[in-house]
Amino acid sequence: MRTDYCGSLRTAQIGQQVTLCGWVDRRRDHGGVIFIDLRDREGVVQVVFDPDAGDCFAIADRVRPEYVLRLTGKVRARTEATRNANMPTGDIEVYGTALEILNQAATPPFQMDEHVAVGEDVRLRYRYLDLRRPEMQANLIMRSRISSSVRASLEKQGYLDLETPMLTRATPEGARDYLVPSRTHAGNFFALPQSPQLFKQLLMVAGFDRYYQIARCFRDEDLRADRQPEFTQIDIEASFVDEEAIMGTAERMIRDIFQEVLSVDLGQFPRMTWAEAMSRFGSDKPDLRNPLELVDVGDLMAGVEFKVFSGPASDPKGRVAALRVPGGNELLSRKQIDDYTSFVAIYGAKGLAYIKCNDIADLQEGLQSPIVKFLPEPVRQAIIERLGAQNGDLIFFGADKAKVVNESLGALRIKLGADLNLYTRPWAPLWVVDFPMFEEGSDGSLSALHHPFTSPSVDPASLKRNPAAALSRAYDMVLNGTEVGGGSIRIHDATMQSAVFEVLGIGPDEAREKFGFLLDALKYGAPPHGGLAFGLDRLVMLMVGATSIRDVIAFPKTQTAQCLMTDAPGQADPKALRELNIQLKKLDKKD
RNA sequence: GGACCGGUAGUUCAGCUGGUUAGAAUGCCGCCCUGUCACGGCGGAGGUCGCGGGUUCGAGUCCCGUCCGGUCCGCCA
Repeated sequence: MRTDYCGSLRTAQIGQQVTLCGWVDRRRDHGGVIFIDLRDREGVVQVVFDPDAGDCFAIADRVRPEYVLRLTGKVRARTEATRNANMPTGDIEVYGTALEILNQAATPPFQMDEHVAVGEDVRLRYRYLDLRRPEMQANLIMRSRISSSVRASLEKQGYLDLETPMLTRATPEGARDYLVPSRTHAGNFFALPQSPQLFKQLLMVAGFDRYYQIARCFRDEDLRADRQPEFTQIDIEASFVDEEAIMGTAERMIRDIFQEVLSVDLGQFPRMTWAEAMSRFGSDKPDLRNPLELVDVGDLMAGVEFKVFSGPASDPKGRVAALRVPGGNELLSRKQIDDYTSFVAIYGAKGLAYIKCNDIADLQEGLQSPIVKFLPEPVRQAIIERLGAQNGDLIFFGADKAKVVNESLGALRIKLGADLNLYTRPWAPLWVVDFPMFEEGSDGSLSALHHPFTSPSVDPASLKRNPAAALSRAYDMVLNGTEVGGGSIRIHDATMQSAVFEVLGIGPDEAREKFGFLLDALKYGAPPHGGLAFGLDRLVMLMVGATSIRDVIAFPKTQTAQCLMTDAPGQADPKALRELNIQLKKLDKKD
């Protein structure tokens, strides 16, 4: 006996005998006939039982929503008499000849059809029911196809799937670790991996020159729509390669996946330096679907009386930039501009200056703005020319520390793109390259922008001489404004590694304590190597058009990192705690 | 750690400046119709208005606290 999927009936032959298993989507009675809509992961099919069907008609009469059934029947076409002319759906139906109730079901806590939106907390509490919905089925089926496509693409290129430990050592760098107490070593803890980074480098030393893994990673940081405490990385590393090789492999893989899964040709990915991305888009992960760009006007503002502009314009760490919204005069009301002003305040902007270009030929009266009176006419003219402003355009300005201007105008650009639906194309991939090696903290200290094993693109001596100017051999893949992947060529040389640690203020003792095993391994003939990692969840999210990675993860956590279904995390058994040599003590906030 | 939005039948929501018995849709139960397909008709059951405190003659509504869900900032090498 063969069992078909509902969806496969789209290509079924009329008269074919089929056996189907699934859930009851809906049951109706009419004209002495019982209709059962049976649902499985492939779709829904309507099965008809009439009294001539004998015993199974009596069984069908007991069928209720969400019962689990196995039924056998014959595929038949619908005729004029058996279909409602107003209902275009369903060219075929199955005439049921046998029916078995495999299990009964309680009334579900929410409706699983597509007509009623259900709150996410209810969905998460009954996730196993939520996942039965066609949309969630489609998302997870897509996820599986993407994983499969990843494996096929990488294995075709000679990559080996190797596993790395989940119970490993805490690395004090980076995100907060999830810790696991050790029973056999009282007071000591394993950490769950934040990524297989160090292990994959060790695999390179070990001679597995092409490695990949679809690896679960853990970071105990606050959640977002695109951040879960456990997430999945497509982790890749290779030896004897340079940036071009790794980026080529990764780009080929992503293009393969899009072609196979979505039949989309992404084309060759453009490249942009980090400096250009920050300058034009205020972001190291620009969404190139959005045509708006930031334009520097600091040189024009340096001499003006308006201190809000002239201050940052003459500050080496400041920036004055403009964002032109074509047709913005009509598109944006005064209230919306006020809303955008509070929006940029989230990112630390103290205000949001703007100019409405009513008549650009009239520099006296044609520019409507609270700030234009502070700007001499030649400056007004220069702004209009540099931005290419037309009548009807609206120009926003940001002036502050470069970091604040980039973050606030960058975020405003994204918001305007979404609010005004400015997107010019469905997919916009790119590589961002030439990242700075270090970033400066508020206290002036340097930290690694990527991680301390990333290779700088200068020699150790020049690195130490001017670390702030050094670029790294890192690269990020950005898709529609989301960083989907990132990586670098690593340091394989002990001198360079010491130089980087020195710049970071990590002394030899501290380095040994934290990464001794890696430093040891690098001594024993580490090949030049590099790689990258993709966020699988984010990639799937983009490909299915979801707005949260929770919609592409079967059993995700809530924003407080809880599981509403299992009620995890829960209390530990006192006996288990004793075996772990752990005693709980409630701490005051001041402790 | 912080800002904002939300929490009212099983579910999705309405409930105005505080006022008498908290509504609708859907789901559920019963009866009817009987080739339906978001079927239709009639009837019924279903509520600690998240929780605690306060103001008031009176609180779903106002105030304070707290918990939960979400979006974001910080955080996420």
